[in-house]
Amino acid sequence: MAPHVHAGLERGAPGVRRTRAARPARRDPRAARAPCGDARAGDRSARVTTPFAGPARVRFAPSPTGEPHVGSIRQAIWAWLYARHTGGQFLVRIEDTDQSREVPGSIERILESLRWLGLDWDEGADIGGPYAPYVQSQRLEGYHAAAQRLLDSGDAYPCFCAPERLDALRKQQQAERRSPGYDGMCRAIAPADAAARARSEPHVVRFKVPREGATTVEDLLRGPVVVENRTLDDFVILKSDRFPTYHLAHPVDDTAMRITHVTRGDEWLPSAPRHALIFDALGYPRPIYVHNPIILAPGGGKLSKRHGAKSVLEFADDGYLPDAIVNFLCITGWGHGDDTIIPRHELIKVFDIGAVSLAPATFDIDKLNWMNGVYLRNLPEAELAEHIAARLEHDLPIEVPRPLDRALIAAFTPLIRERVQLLAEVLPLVEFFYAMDVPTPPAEEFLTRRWKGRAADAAGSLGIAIAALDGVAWTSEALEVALRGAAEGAGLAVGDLFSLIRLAVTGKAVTPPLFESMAIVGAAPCLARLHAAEAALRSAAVGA
RNA sequence: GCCCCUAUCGUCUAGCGGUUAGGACGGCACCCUUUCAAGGUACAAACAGGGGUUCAACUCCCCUUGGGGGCACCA
Repeated sequence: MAPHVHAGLERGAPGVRRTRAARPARRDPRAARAPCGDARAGDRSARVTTPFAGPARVRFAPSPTGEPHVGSIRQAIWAWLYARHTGGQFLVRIEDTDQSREVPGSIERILESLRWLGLDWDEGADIGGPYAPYVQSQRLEGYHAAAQRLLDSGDAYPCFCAPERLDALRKQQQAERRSPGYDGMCRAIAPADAAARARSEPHVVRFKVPREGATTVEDLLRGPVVVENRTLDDFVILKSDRFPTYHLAHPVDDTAMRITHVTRGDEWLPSAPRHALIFDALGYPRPIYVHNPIILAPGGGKLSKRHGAKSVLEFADDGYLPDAIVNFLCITGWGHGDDTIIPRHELIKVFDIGAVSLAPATFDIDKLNWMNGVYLRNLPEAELAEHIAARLEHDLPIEVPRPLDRALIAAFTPLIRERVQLLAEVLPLVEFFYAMDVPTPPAEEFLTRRWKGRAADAAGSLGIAIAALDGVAWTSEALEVALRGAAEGAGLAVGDLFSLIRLAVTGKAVTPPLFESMAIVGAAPCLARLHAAEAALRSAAVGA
């Protein structure tokens, strides 16, 4: 039972547009003892590492029904990585055979998501390629020809059953606790009669599934998956609007496009035998199937808009980095030894589509956030500053003049680089640098911990700090020396004094390092704010 | 109801018949420290249950249970 898994590879792909130099086709020694097609059920040792079998042609084939979310994007990431790993091609095909579900604009959004992630494709809906078009609604003739061949060979038949009858049938089957499925009524119509009626009557075309026997599909990850044919019904391959269903479009297109590995969600596993049957009936070599599990929501269950199933573009808006998303999504559902942070170029080297986990993984937003922080911190400072600038251009109030002062951003970037996980967290950390006027917070905010109920002492301490600042060069080093000295001289814990100053100068209790911040803000505003705070605390002391 | 897939710390995973079951996130404690972070160190935390196979099972097989998915003129 060895489907012609390598046939697609042997055919090669003439004239394929390449966006990068072809990788040398290293011979992987493991390939010799572990050919992909021969894995046995339960014998994982035979496919510990996917053998290097030559350049793979893989595709990302989304339906234009909205923006891609993390689940489908991980699919794209894995496919892309595998294509790059083998020096093969990654293609993007749009599966728009259901006109009613189409959401305008989603194709562009899908491509935009891939571009943002840095997943480049060699052939696709927008750029064409040797097997164009890459949009299924533009490939109808191919499906019609295939359907006709199946009709001619007796592997398919026209079905004239009305939707109402099918609904009633389904209801009855459910009521009788039988498996729902087409009962094969139109199978009995003589081919000549059927063909005649088909010329004038609305109909669908159904595949004639053998009633006996079983169909085995070889899955790269699990080995053979066997399904009894009697559990399959005569499924529709061509709808009454003459559009194909996925069951027909997939074998036709993946054969036409020389796809070597079909990677898809494991919700397709139960119907994989249908596809295998079509490949066989059409005389097409079967591709290598890789069914991988979906990503679950934190509480269990399917990922939804409420639970982490944000679209990729939303992650972009929230200030995540493409590299972090790629790394994170790649390692959810797959692991590489003790490694966690694996940069893209490294992923291309080590990612193994055949070693993916078979149990569904849960989306761990905390880990993603942490990882994004790691990537942010690892960015060269100038690059980080660019990201921050772009973010701030958008986030800062309109009163702040644009374009933003790059020198200022360059000055505070090192102060916040270890304090943000998401770009969205930048604004609250730096907005006081942009405020014309930082109002003194209410006295209670100063009078916490050591200062509780001691407004007069707090005011006095601020007075000491102000005095210590007199004539000091306004650099972070000089400020620190002066203020530490002041604290020591007054017998104060540095933290106690600095917290008052921090709140007075920035209006916040949590800020980037104090002296560097003061140096950036400048002497005049700092002193003004310190005086204002001192005065406020004094009047609070009198009032109390 | 029927069918398919699946099962190691809370989460993502490593493990390929003999291990003190490893790492990461998160948690907790401590260190560093002007706040918050970042960083460092330590700790707690898992083989779902039951049968086999074997000298030996987390690893192989079966069953149960749990989880996921499918049974459309949707993909």
